[in-house]
Amino acid sequence: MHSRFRCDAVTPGFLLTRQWFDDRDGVRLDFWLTTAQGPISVSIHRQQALFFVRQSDVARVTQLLGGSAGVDVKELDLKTFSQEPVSAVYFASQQQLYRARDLLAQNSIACFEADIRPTERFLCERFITASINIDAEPGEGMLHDVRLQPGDYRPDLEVMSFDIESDYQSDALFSIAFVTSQTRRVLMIGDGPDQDFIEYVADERSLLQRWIEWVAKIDPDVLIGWNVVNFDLRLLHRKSQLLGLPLAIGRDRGLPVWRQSQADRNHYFVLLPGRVVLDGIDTLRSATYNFPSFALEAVARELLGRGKLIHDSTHSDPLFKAKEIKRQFEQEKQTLAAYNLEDCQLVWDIFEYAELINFSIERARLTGLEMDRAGGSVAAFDNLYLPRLHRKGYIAPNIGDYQSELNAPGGYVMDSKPGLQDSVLVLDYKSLYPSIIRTFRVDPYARIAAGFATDEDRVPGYDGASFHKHDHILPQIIENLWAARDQAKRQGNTALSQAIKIIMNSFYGVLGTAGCRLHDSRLTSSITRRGHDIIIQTVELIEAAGYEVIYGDTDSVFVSLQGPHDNQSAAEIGKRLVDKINHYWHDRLQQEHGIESCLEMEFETHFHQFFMPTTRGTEHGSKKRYAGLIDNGEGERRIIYKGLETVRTDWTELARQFQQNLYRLIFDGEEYADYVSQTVADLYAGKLDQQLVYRKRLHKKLSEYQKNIPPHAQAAIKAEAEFRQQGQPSRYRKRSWVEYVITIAGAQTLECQTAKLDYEHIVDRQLTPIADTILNAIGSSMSAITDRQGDLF
DNA sequence: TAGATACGTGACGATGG
DNA sequence: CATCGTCACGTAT
Repeated sequence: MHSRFRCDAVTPGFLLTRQWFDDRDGVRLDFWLTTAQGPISVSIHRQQALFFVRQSDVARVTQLLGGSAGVDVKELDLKTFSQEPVSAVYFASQQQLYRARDLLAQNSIACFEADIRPTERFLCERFITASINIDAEPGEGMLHDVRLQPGDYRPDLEVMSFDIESDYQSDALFSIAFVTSQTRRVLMIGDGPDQDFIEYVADERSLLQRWIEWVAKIDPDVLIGWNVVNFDLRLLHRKSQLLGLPLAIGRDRGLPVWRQSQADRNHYFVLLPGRVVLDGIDTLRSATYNFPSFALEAVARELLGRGKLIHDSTHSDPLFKAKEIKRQFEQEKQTLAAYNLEDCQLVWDIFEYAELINFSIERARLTGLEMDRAGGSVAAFDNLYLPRLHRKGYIAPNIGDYQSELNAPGGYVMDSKPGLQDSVLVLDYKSLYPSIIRTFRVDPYARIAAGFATDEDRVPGYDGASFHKHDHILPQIIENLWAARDQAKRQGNTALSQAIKIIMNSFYGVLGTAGCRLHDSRLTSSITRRGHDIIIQTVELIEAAGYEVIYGDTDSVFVSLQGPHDNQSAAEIGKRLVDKINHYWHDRLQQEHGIESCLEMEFETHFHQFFMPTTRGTEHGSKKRYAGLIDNGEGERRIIYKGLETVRTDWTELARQFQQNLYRLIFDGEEYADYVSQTVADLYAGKLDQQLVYRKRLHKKLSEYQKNIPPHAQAAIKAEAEFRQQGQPSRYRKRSWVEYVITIAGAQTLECQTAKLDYEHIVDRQLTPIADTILNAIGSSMSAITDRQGDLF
């Protein structure tokens, strides 16, 4: 415990890290929190580990575990979903629990909830997430009789962005830079007087030593960086081992604890006692950002409009950046220092721009997950659901307990009406799946409770499921989140609003995966099939109002106004329609089931012009592919593309530009034939060679492409063969990006291109399909244009 | 250190002429 | 050499 800490009766805090240990007197839980008065660690001693067993198994359990000290079995007023009473089995250590679990498994005795970690069990059963009230006897120094309770404190976290530079060949360290709210500094190996933000150190040992000192001095709550765990911290960890210098960068000089990922042996997780380590890439992904490339250079350009000081993109040598860094270290240390520092600043600015710290705080506050946890939808659901389920008198089933032949369908995607149209409205249901869960009480527990309810108290689901109208868990959780989101929006707290949206949407997903202990396809089916009914009914209502629905996907409908409208009249129609629909559901659900409708349809978009393609080579309207023009009435005309080549990263830049230019001309009612033939002419003239690169990712190891070998894999295989021949290291592995061109000798990666570009391939496979998709809808075609052009020559 | 299904497209590679 | 089933990828929601 932090002796400097002065405690009032109740101190609001925020949980940074958690660890558990087997101690002499039981399980010990260590929590690091940050408070307005500084950081504090709290240890909870003498905890017991536990799982549940059926009471019908207790005799055998006692017999099997009977000899061991520190094992305790106690009857509880809890049941399984099959109404079997259960007992808790308590252990003095987590190791004992693991051994008992294995022993019982060998004897085919089921343990329940045996996989919940002691820290998570302790916190979630008290409804504690990340904001915690620390309740202790007032006084200086040691805290006694500490109790932790749910709180609502939002911390102001001290953040340190850091980045290392090293030799790409030898791993030798060059420098470490960091940026905090107060300090910008580069620690650089070399000699010379310190200047501005540069501090010179003699060697690797002093570099590491000095950085450790700086971390202790600044005492950040959060370390951030780019691939910071699996690159920077791992390299520093290796260095510290080689140098025999402990990497004591945790609070109270705590050491990092490393864990290897089971799924990917190259991937590690780190725990730093008292500090959170947030990787920019993982955190952006958690907040549902997506980029064609997650390289710092690319993300910074996209979000901040500026990139790194040294980058590869304009150089043919893939090692340009690495070599340049080395050259600068040898010859221009100040330039390297500026580069190193700017990388930290870019990461810092990206975190600010996307509000990633606040997002991580809010997510932790909502779910109880660690701030730096990537993914974790199932764990978040467990945290929220299990304690509430226990209060209802049930324990959770085990993963795999529910098995069924039935498969739940996904969203309903309508056949579309293809062609060009004026004025199309998009109406969509706001958070449809969460609103269905809430309205129709879709919930694992409510399904069990319905078994003991009268018809009056049941809401029907699908695939034989029904749900208790008044006794439920998940609908209540969503109702609370929904209210919190509305408030967050009113207060302009976008990070919170975003976090809530993601969590609400993840509930449907976890119920649909067998990896969740509460998985049940009758639940997901009760969500998605209800969604089908809702959309189909929505179409009927719109048609009854005299409008045509030309498309719809899951939670949306596209309404044709059959002629040009201005924004105001379009919005009036849209509002009238959604009002009608929302009232319809309110009345019908009240009458039919006696429930309050939470369904809420919104008027989302007015496309002044809209194009729905056919599927290639048919007359059938496509799905998940369209383009629409939005005109804000003040001269701003934007085209939205969905699913079309423009938004696909595996089409060439030329194809994507060509589509955008062509669609723009057609939407604007301008001449397009010349543009098409000019593009073809420029292509053959070699003017567009820079835009012919394909970019695609290997989803598997190269050796695993067996059934068929797609072009990017072919190119990579050829490149690897050349690398081997020339003694160069391998570059293409699972999840690598392949940049390649189609040449007259087939697919070749950029760095191994020897043959000439195949222009005919580009015309046939990139330009023609794109042109014909829209030209066919207006009575033209690529061949009509190029043949006419051909006749002129 | 386990959210889901639906869909379109292009290329591969087997098949049969 | 045209046809067709399948694979692979990226995307919509």
